[in-house]
Amino acid sequence: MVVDRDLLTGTAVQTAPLLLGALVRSRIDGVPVLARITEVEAYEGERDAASHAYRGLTKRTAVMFGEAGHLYCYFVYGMHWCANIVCGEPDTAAAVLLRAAEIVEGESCARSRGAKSVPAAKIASGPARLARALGLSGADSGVDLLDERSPVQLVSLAPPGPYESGPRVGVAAAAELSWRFWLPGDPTVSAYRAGGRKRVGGTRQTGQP
DNA sequence: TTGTCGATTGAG
DNA sequence: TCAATCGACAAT
Repeated sequence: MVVDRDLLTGTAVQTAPLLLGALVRSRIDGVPVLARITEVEAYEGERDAASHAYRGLTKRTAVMFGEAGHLYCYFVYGMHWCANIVCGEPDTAAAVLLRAAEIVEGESCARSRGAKSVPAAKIASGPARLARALGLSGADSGVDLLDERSPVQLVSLAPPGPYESGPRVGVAAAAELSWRFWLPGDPTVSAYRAGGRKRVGGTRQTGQP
């Protein structure tokens, strides 16, 4: 095991910036794709109104209540998969959403999964595109990213470096929290979009951060 | 069992 | 700006 699991047992907010620059490798169709994480978001489990784990343990969120270092994949909007790395102590349900990455190796394979004519920086820019580029889906939810035999692995962490933070993207609940972290100036970092639908005090919230 | 809604994306 | 599209979960 290359990455020490103990490094992932802090809160999601503590762990999220540690994952910036980390390398994730998948071998979903036999072809390796290596990605360097450039943008993440922290979700703190039962105490975070924006977390899937906010309403407690369910069949879908069970992985998040387990051991740190496992992969949590979920299906949204009827068509997209998104990938998280579970962190924190067991039962805290903390997790870090992988929002963007740079494809370091296996670009042609990543492109073949549906990003055929976009700039290289866009292949894994956005959580659903990142999961798609790595070939991740519900079939991979729960795998141990720190096990060398897994089809998806957290290969290494990067030395701590500068990062920026701001509000989470597309999140309506707890929108004031700056729990999104990214590498400054990286071209793969996704665009900000305010969360929709929910309101505070009956007034629509404007979109600028 | 039914209805609502989403940690998004890509097209118009 | 909006449709696509379906599983999870809350409300019947």
